[in-house]
Amino acid sequence: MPQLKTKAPINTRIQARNKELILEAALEVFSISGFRGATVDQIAARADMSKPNLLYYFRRKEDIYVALLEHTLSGWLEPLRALDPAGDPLAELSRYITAKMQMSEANPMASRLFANEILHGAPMIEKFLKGPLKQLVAEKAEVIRFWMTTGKLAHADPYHLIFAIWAVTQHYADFSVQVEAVLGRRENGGSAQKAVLDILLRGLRPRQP
Amino acid sequence: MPQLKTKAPINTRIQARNKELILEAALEVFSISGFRGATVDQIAARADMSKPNLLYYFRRKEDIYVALLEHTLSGWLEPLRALDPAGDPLAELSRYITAKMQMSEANPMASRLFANEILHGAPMIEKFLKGPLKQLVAEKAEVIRFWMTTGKLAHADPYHLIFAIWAVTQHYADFSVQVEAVLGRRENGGSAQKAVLDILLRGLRPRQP
DNA sequence: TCCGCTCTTGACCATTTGATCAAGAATTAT
DNA sequence: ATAATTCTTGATCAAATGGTCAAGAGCGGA
Repeated sequence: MPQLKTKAPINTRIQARNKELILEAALEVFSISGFRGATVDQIAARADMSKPNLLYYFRRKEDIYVALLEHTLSGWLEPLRALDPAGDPLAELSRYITAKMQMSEANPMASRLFANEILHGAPMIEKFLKGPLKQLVAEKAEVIRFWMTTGKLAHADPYHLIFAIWAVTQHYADFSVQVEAVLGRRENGGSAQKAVLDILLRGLRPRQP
Repeated sequence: MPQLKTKAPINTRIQARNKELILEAALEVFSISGFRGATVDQIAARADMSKPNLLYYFRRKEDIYVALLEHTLSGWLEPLRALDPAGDPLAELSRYITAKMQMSEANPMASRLFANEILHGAPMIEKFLKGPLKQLVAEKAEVIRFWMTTGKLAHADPYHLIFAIWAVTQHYADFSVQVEAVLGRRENGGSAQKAVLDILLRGLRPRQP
């Protein structure tokens, strides 16, 4: 009688390493070409691996894509999650915006991956958008609204404020080609960060402090 | 001796009509699926036309895409072009932002088409970005800077202000799936417009009027 | 060491898809 | 009317691509 092993495959060292290599390669390829535009061969090539070998770890192209999204999603919301109701409102928002700008600069590929997914109707992360994301935003919008009603922040729609922060910060990653074309390829990163903080926050200082 | 006709094909009524039908169908398909994701068959089907017939008007898939981009690009910049140095700064910016918000709502497909193209490195419109777009933005940034130096507008980096306006307004078209998921599918359009105007412009009121 | 399990890959397959072609239908000009 | 031109499409092709398979190489525990 054959021994019954745990059928869920334990992650070998090799598995861990190769899955990581694949996800790394996949991020590069998917963020450049999108899901449809990317090919399994491209990802395999970037991961220094034969196509069948890659498909040994992820049986379908879609599996790589989904794993990659999940692998990246959690970290993406961390800055918003860190918004502290007990902190100073302007300082908290400033920290949030700065963190998002730094993420855009440090990891533009992840930003483009999400942008692509959402632009195409978010077929893979619909659940995430309508669940955890919606809930987190509701929670943080309430925090912002609280700051406003207690006079520590000027009034504005909290939801649309969050959208504006997302839009502006991610713009520098998602549309970097356009930004660089218009600016003429200069831009040290820091100046954008300063300008964005200024534009988004100046109007939020409370009237009678 | 065969008669030498003008080899450049004169646009027949049928040609004009069919090219228009194709571009209309192509906008729907490309804006949903991107260049790589879209198929000629899909476009042909939407245009009620056989694939070879479609390829009689545009010989390659890429030709449809480029024609569509050119067909849509010109109108896209009109609101920015209309920014009037002689007008009231806040009113002008308000009109610009409102116009962009309305374009996002009225024609989200065009917005997504561009977003996709730029996200993927803008291979087809690089020239446009580095030429006409860069020039127009430089011109209008100068107008905004003038308003600021003459005290009619608070100081901020004009380029990044324009980027912020683009980012926020187009966000509602490009990421509508996310916006709707987070808001829970309500949203009448007008409230977003008001909120965006408020968030972007409040900080720009001059200090000592 | 040896046996079983994991890992790797060249060859291959089926489908999708951009593009072509030849032949016929419709339209236009004379 | 009729000849020339434009328009339309079924059939077909070649390349790209997601995915499979069988067979062998490598590794780890007894």
